Amino acid sequence: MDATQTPARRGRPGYDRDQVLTVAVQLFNDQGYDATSVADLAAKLGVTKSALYHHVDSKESILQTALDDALSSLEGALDDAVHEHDDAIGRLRQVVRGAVGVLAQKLPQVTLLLRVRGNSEIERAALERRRAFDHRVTAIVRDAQSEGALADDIDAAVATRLIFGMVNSLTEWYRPGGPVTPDRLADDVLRIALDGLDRVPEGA
Amino acid sequence: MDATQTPARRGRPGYDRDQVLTVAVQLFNDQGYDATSVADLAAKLGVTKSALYHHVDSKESILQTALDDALSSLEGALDDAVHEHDDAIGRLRQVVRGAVGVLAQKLPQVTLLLRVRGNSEIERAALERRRAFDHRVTAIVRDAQSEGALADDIDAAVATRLIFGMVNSLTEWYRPGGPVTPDRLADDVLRIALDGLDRVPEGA
DNA sequence: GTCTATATTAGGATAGAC
DNA sequence: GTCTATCCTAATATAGAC
Repeated sequence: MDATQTPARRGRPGYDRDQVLTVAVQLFNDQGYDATSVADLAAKLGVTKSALYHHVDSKESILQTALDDALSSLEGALDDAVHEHDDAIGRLRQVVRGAVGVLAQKLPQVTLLLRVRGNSEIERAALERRRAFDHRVTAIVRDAQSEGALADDIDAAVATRLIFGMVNSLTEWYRPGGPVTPDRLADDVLRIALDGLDRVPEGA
Repeated sequence: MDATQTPARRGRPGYDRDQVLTVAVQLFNDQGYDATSVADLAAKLGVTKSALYHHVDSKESILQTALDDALSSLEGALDDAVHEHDDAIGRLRQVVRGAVGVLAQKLPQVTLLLRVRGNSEIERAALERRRAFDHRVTAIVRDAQSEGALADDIDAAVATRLIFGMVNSLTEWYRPGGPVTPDRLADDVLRIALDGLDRVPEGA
């Protein structure tokens, strides 16, 4: 699962499947999936197209693998949040933390997932899983409103989408190894979503 | 600028440039710019590829036009906000309202803009203008923190990105004519960003 | 404003040798 | 695990008639 760190290239490259997948997903994110040709990927790896097809069945199978990875991780984080907390507000906090964590840990795969538009059966299936995830989170937000823990003058679906709008936008600029840690980011998202930025909370 | 409403197709379609651009940008958003071929666009319009090239110079010139439209509108909204308010917090509120308004009014063009990855000179120029916009807004957020109107325990750049993460995520689900109005959306974004969702503000 | 026909290049993918 | 050579399709774009 960690391929970039072990190139071990002497003379001929000599890649394994994971290395190919890692570079492919990076390239898909840099240029867009559709704008990236198999020739581009081969060039980036320094091998021919034929060599690539020794490792993967098709361009789409690379996409499939990455999307499954991202979705399974996000679904797992949601499951964990539900199991670890009995109150909806606790579950919401935890699912935001979990999603930010997954996003940080599997940034390339999640980035790819968030850009899928439904151009193939594989993409449509991924969108369907995303929708199911969103619905489960929306239900948690609605529960938190019923509990009295969250303001209910904003529609639960709208609130959920705006909160995850913040979370998902992290793929646009968060880079691992940068100055901001994932934990701090999750704190900031929850801080804005729950407390807001107006003044300092302990001020006055 | 409003083409979809006047098809007036009798026998042969008979399109003008604006109609072609409108349909093109819609299709680019549905399928992705790179995944959309000129043949797809021609099929959608019910004409041949050659007929299309009578209206536009190239596929990229369509993109160029749409991106310019979106960027000019956003920059205009920012200029307006700065001119209409002297305090940074007022400017921030207004630029969020303005950006949501532009997003709602020019949803296709803004959606296209937000998906650009820098695959060509045109795309890179658009990204550069976006960055300049972001920097100007970040400066406003920083000023609002200095004014004491905004909490300063979150980095201004991070706060700006998260707020605009919410705003920009509207392209993923907001559709004109739906149940939620743009004004209400801007209120919700500002409400979350400034006051937060924790409890009801006037509660207890 | 649209058509048929076509030039040209790039795309995904395979066969079979090393 | 990689190579050369190749197939076939689809891509952007143009020429010139109606």
